[in-house]
Amino acid sequence: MRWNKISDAVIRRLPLYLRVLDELAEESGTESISSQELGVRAGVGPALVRKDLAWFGEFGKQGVGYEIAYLRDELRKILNLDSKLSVGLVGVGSLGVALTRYHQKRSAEDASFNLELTALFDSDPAKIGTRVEGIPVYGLEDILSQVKEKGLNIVIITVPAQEAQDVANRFIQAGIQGILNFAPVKLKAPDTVHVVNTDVSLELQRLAYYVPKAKTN
Amino acid sequence: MRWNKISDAVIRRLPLYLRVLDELAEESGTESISSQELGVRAGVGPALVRKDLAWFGEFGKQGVGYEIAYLRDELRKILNLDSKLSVGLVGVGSLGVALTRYHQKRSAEDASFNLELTALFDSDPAKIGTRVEGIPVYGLEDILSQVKEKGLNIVIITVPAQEAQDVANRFIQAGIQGILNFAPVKLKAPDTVHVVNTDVSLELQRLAYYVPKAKTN
DNA sequence: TAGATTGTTAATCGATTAACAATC
DNA sequence: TAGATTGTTAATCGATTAACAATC
Repeated sequence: MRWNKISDAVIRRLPLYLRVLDELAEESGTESISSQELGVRAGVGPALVRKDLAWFGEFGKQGVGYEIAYLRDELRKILNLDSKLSVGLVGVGSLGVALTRYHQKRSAEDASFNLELTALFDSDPAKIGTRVEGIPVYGLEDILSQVKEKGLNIVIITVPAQEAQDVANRFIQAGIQGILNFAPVKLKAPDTVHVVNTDVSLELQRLAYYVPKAKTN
Repeated sequence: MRWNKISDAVIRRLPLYLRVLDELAEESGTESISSQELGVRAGVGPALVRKDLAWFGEFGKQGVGYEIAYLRDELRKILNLDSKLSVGLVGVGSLGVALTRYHQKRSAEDASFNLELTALFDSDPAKIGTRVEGIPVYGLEDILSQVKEKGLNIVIITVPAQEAQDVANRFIQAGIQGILNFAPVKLKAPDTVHVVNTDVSLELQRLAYYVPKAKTN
């Protein structure tokens, strides 16, 4: 599967469509869905739904819409979610543990989640060698060997800001392909490694703009 | 302060600029910074930096740049971060606790953080009445009274997906102005309430697109 | 067949970048 | 003054929406 350069704006809507289709598959009855209805559920215009999907092929039928089960499978393939991906996590603090739990719960509930958390990492000797939710915790010196051994594709970074670039570098050198970064820093990475940032402080500060306090005159 | 309709694309860069200025204020020496340098540090083009700031006033000096301390203060005012905002959190599970810890640590380290976590909420009777990181946990029936009493402006939602809309409705009815939603659902809210979504699953699935597994032929 | 809805092209809208006169 | 850099306008780029022929 090689589609040359599809905009990130398109890619970030695909998981949204996939979620809607998963929900629809649960609900009995309907076999197919129109771009109109899919758009409403995903919060996107119908024309945009059709255009987004059209980048990857012709999945619909005129006069009918998209077959739910079929489109869902196709979207899974497009997103590389049709077979297991191996995910690591570094920084077994409270956020790291919370994400680990969340992830394990999700995996248990949804057999086709296909993002498998296989290794945790931390620099704290007290944590190394223990398990969290059944997943072993390794030291940072094992990053290289574990990335190879577990075939890690993606790493979730939940270490403090000042350590984030350093651990990122180790994973990049070990050949990781994707980073989900929760540390409040702009990570430097080569173009071959895709970085997605999630920054709670930034989101809260943005929200603050829209929340003018009532002036107490 | 009333600026009619400034794009969200602009607003989401302001906290980024603010962070860079905070870092620069720590580093001794430099008093001012050019749009060029600020742009590099924030990962944004210099023209865009100038244009973003120009929406709110004239903060720079030709030939010199922007005075760091002054621009930082102005950005704080623009983002409503110049005085304390009261934040609540509902869903005291592992993610809720992790965010609470993170928040308290941030508040302790940075006196001008100004986003104060003042109330937690959960439906579990075993949790109600306890404290997490010093912050009291209330039942959902106390949402209305606590929003009033604590003057809550923003609520962070970390409850399971199927409960998210219900608790959101309660806070909306109580008069909350902003919601930071971690539940994997599209919340319905009136235009008067600003909703920001953070969805780890969605981010991971997006990342999966960019991480094609090596084909084992 | 008649009605509905796709895939796609053209039009619109919005956001970023380039350029430069003003000016510190 | 000469050099640097702002604030702002015009040009470009990219993303969304509207429209409609094709067709199920």
